[in-house]
Amino acid sequence: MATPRYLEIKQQLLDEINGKPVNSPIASERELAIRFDASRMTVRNAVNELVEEGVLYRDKNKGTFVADRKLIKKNLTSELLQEHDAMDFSVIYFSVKKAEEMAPYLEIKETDYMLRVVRVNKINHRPLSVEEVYFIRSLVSDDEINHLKELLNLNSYIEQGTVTQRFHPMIVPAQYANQLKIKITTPIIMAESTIRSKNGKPLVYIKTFYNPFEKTIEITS
Amino acid sequence: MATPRYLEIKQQLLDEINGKPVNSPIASERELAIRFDASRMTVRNAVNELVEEGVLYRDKNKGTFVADRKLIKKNLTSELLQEHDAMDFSVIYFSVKKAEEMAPYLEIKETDYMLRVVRVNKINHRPLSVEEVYFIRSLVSDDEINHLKELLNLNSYIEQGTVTQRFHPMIVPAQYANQLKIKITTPIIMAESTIRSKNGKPLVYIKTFYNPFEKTIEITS
DNA sequence: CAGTGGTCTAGACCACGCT
DNA sequence: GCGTGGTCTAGACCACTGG
Repeated sequence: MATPRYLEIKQQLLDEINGKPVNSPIASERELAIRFDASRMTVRNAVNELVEEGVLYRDKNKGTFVADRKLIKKNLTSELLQEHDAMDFSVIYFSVKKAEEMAPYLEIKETDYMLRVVRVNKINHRPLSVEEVYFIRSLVSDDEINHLKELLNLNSYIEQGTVTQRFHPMIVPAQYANQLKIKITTPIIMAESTIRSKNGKPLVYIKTFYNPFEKTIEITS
Repeated sequence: MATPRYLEIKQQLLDEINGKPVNSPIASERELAIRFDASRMTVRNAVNELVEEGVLYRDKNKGTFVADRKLIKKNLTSELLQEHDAMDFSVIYFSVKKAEEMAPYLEIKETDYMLRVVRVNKINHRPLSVEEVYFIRSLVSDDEINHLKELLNLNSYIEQGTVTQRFHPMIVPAQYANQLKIKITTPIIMAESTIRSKNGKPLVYIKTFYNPFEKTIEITS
């Protein structure tokens, strides 16, 4: 069982959906089961995931239909990821220091060490956001510190954890106005994000200062 | 089949989870199947929903565990709902008029009519937010207009639709600073929300101006 | 009436973790 | 080797829709 059958079916459906107009029906679960030579429950598992993701929707006693692209679910987690291939970042600051006032966010002692990285995220050389990323020093190997670029690709943390985000309005901090290339009186949104492992322990804490002219925060659920 | 078996099991599990410490294991799917005299797939369906909601998490080859309450998923949709029993609102403006500049948001013609309601949401008499709610006139019956309180409880729309929200930083509009009881220079977050039916048609469009001192926008996913 | 999704059963084999 | 969740089968009945 290299890749499960239902994931193959899901991918196949996804490919076919791309050529279909919005609100058009897909084949019934029984038909799909015959076509893919699988049991109905296996097909259903594939369809369930697509419904869950907002790619399809079901109408009871009627059928399953292609959803509008506008309705595909977006959780904000993706903001943290490099969703655009064109996105890039440069690290402008980096240090290992005692947690002190950040200790409560990482749920460690004030005297424990953390890794603090400040970066500017860019797309086509335009600044999207300034991000302060805080890691727990003891969870990061020396080797990882020497490969910051990969460490700051937070996917591995996000995939196996849960992300909580809080949004705060503010005037752009003076030291970041320049980085974001906006006026010092500009109102912005700052997002506080905590990535936690499944057992609830914080792994990473992030403050993101968004450039409102380059990035709109959007979620669909 | 009054209520499906798996929903009964889900509720029973939910009740039991309330008495359990975070990260403690629940019984295995096979044990639960015996206990509830149901097939494993039925039990699994119940557990799946709880995992999906973030109440439980699974560790492959190990078991299923009680998740941290912090990790229970929150989509922002709930901001629009009256999640707190103590929450209340007063309508401060209400009219039926041509859509004009709002037409694109509701995807109707500029000369079509809409229902515009402005309300202040409060909790313990403190102003949480000012909300402009726009309905498509032709989708609202005369009877519903006479029962604004119920119409503005948007649950029925949200349950059967999809919600997209965009967040914008700004200085509080002068006319709302007073309603929110904040200074006229305060940076706030304004959320634009569109509720769409499954076929993608807009049903309701909402602009929410949040009082940053009373309400923090938070999501967990 | 035929067809749909929603629910349910009673089995099965797999990969993997732990002891 | 045993127990776990992950996947899968080949059926079944239900409530509901639409022709």
